[in-house]
Amino acid sequence: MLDQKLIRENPTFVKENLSLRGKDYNISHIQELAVKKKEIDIEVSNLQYESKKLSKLIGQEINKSKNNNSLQLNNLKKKGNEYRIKISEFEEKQRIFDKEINNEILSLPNFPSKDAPIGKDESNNVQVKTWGEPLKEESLKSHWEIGESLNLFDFTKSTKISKSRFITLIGNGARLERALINFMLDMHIKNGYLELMPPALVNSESLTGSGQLPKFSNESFKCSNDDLWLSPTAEVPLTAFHRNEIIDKSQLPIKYVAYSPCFRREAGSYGRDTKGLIRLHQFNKVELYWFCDPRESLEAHQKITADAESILKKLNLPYRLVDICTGDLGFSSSRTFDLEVWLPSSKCYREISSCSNCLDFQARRSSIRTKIDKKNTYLHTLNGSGLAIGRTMAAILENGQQNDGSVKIPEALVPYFGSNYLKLA
RNA sequence: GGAGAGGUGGCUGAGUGGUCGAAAGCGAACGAUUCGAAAUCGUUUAAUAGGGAACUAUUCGUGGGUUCGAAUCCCACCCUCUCCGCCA
Repeated sequence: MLDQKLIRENPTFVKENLSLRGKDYNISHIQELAVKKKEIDIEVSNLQYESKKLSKLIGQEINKSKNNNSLQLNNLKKKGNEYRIKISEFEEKQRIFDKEINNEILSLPNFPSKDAPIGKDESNNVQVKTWGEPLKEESLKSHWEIGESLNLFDFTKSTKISKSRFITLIGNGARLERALINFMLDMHIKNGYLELMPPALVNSESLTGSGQLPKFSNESFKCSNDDLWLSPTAEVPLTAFHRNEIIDKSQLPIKYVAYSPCFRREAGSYGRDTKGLIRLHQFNKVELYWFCDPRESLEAHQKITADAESILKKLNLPYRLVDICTGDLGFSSSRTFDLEVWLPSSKCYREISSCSNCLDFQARRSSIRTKIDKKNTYLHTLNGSGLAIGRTMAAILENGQQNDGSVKIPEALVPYFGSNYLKLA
């Protein structure tokens, strides 16, 4: 959430910063509302002051005269009543304005960082570096072909259970998924992260706090009888874990790692990635999350990205690091580094982790602060996948495929998986 | 799901219509004392908005209502705890 005062007092600044995202944002409407609202606030405050003064006077008079029904008193009460009516009229207006302004401000995305490359869309993202040698042989099989031939998962049967874009992992497939989750968690814990296993269902307030609501209600599954949603990413419960808190500076940075299932409606992606493990309604993810001192979030962003990268390196998967351009940034993010893993069958890099610095955007929505020089200050939050499990599995299958149809398991994963090769059982 | 209890400041906890934003205690900060510390004494110590200060308003789970005046009364909702039932 952007600062309301900033919108009110410096709309040009806000508009310019937002327009870096390549879209026009209509700030003037919100700005007008905010200014009007402030006027109303002042008016209400003045009326309340008068009315409060009068009430006190009445109290004193009653104490003094012991007669609470004199003509003078009744006149005072009548005046008080007038105040009340007037105030309630203004308060009604206040409520309407508040609701509208809040809704609009909550729908504005974060400012892009000045360091982010300027651009309109994906095509303007900047490749920062690559790691490893991408396999470029022809006739390499896709992960879904490999997976089905090794009987690791079944898509058609899963359609029966739920619908398309759901998967059931079978035997070694399930085992590999588990191995990856444990491997990643252990790595990150060793790196100083505290593991959290949060609820998979989250309420509206939590989704608003991290930025999914009110604008993207379409992208999450909602439970019909409760104010609960299936969490689209552990980022949501992790942010909400500290909502409405003032965290002591000595505790920062707080670094969490959480495994969670993630649920996404993927509305509007019909026909895209219909095959394989790339785009599912439900997938597993190990998420990294930092709460940090606002003065340290730039470094933290480098670190969290490096922590996510370390997994890819350990698994020996070729990848590249991409600096996301202003037009392609997620709603809450000011700067994002994507890690993209090489998928030989499609001969391209695919996103496997997204590491974002949200600055105080989520902290303001969620009211998470720390004291700096005795002043309460919104802290900064960062998140990064470390990594998406399904996509990692896809990458392992494709990059580790052997001529005999088996798949070589990355060395670091062998203790977790229990075998060097993935073969037909 | 049934029955009951309860939600007050960083924490514990008092407060049932009038200087109550709220006693007391704990914790914390600062000062005195000390070579230093503990103990002791003193002072300070909620948040948000109004550009700092002064000052003002709001906030005692949330939203309404009654009243000149609500932490306190009324209504609705949410949450927590205990007991019973059911359940992995």
